[in-house]
Amino acid sequence: MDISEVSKQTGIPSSALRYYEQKGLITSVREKGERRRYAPTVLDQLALIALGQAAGLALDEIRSMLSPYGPPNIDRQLLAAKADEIDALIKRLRAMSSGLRHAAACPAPSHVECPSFQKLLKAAATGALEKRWGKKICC
Amino acid sequence: MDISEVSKQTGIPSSALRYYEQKGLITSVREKGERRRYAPTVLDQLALIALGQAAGLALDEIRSMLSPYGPPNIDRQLLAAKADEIDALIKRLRAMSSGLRHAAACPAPSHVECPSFQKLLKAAATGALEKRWGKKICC
DNA sequence: CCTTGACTTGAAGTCGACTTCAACTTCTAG
DNA sequence: CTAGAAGTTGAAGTCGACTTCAAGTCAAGG
Repeated sequence: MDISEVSKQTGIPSSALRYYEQKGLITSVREKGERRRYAPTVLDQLALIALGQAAGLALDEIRSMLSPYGPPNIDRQLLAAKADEIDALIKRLRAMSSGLRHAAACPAPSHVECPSFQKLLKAAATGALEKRWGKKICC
Repeated sequence: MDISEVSKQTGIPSSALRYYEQKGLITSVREKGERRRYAPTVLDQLALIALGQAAGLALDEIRSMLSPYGPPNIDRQLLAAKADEIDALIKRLRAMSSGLRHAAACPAPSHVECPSFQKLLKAAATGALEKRWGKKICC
């Protein structure tokens, strides 16, 4: 497959594909000429990359899971750790959501007077959300 | 209060405080000389900023909620919308977490052979997570 | 043969929320 | 009075994941 084919099938722009290759996440061959050709397995790898990104992994972390050839060697510990991170994030997000929802519905003339809102404020101020909620997951 | 006082009380570095002021999120006065002095209400405003950030609002969005003086005028619609966004995110995250957890525990020799993992891959590949989960919330 | 469109490269730009820097001014304690 | 700590400014740097650009190469169709 050539780059545009892969791009079409995955929806990933060719610029991103080149970037992934440059970063060592995928590989290509140059059969004739200087144009890239991809093995069909690249699609699986790209799916794995998408998954890793969705899980909040950085590209560098994902690379370590993609062995050059053969099946990916997945770091189960890392996955479990990421799952824990995500769960923690979910917990905080649930609090945020209900807090926001209350604030949106709160009939108090000014939110400064609303106890729930005060609580929310305090939670946010207290760094209950750590440093902008973790920074590792997300972004 | 001077800038270092505010910084100490909130944990927000003075550089960030100047940045917020430059962005129009907070205000200060220069009583004598050119040094900033902050009214105590700035603490509330900073708490609100922290809250907004935790909710995934951009600083520019937060600014519109902080009226120059007096109580903040909160956009209830925006809050509700953000809560919806967060709920959607939570939904996706829950799927990710359980998927990851399964993948971490999965006894299959290679994840390529594990149906759950395949499902995860497909979900990630299908853009079920939109463009890197929304981009508005988070970051 | 020649045009056109797809591909190649390395380098530079983007986004948001800050941080860091250099150069300077000002406040405070001794 | 003076040293040094703390404050001021605008400009530039940072991070990650890309995108965009300029300039050049190449392959297929007419």
